[in-house]
Amino acid sequence: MVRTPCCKEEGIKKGAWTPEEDQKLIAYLQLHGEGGWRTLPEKAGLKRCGKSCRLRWANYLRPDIKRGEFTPEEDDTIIKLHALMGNKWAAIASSLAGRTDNDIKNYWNTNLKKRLKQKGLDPITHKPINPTGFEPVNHKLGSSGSARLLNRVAKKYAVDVNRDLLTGIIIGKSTIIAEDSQNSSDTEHSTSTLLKTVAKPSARATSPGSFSDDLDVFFSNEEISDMYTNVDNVGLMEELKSILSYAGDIKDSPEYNVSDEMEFLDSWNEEDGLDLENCF
DNA sequence: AAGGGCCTCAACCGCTATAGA
DNA sequence: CTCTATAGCGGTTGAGGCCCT
Repeated sequence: MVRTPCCKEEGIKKGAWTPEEDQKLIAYLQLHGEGGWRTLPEKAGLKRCGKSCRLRWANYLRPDIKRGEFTPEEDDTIIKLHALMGNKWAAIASSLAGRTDNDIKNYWNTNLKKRLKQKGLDPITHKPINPTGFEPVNHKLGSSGSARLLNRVAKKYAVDVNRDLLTGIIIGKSTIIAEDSQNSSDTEHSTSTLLKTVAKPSARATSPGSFSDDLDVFFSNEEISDMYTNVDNVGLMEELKSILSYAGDIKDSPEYNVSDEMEFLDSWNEEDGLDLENCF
């Protein structure tokens, strides 16, 4: 595919935006709304490329953008989500109202990464840096392994992952969980109920396998404590691990390596003793 | 006061994903 | 199904401010 250059025209301005340019962009967007970025500069009287306009709006001018220092709660959320997702800045930003992916990325690179290092934690794996100086075992999955595992399981069972609820579970955001549970007809807040809600059957689903139906086979309500009050990502990963063991035929995929996934999950669980809450 | 190094963050670049013709 | 335009993402850059000597 031939990619069209973003700013092929001559005379396109680059660099810092002036207050006048900001005003033109704001005025245009207030009048016409977002979208049509390609043609926006000409219509708005700006000598910028559309991409630059979109970025300026999304990262700086949007009225709902939160300015100022990150709170300790935001720090904590970013660290937890980064441990789960890796450098998925846009996904992390969606859990922090008013913060942009660019903000979070910058904040991570300039502050949080250093803080983790100072605490003796690897900012990529979130594990303690090995004092022997030997490189840790390089798992293929990295820190975003759990998210990829979840996606893989969801794909296998042709379900859409409810990311908001999953995020709620992982960062312990009770409001997200409660909000979602109200949308569920199931009033019993067992782990299997929760996982069923996380993995909503997709309207596009064509696979004969049903993730939701299979869960009852593996999780009895007696065995599973109520995750509503005591949910943690280690528990969630344990359960996904069980599902993965069951879904052995996934390994037929050429890129898939079950032992790598298991090894990763085991290493994840070893982090149980790691208390990120008290790192700062 | 000067200037060199470091830090921050807005902006850019290159790429992928997606929608629609 | 293919192609193109557009949106969005993550990595990187560089201007400007700050701090230290």
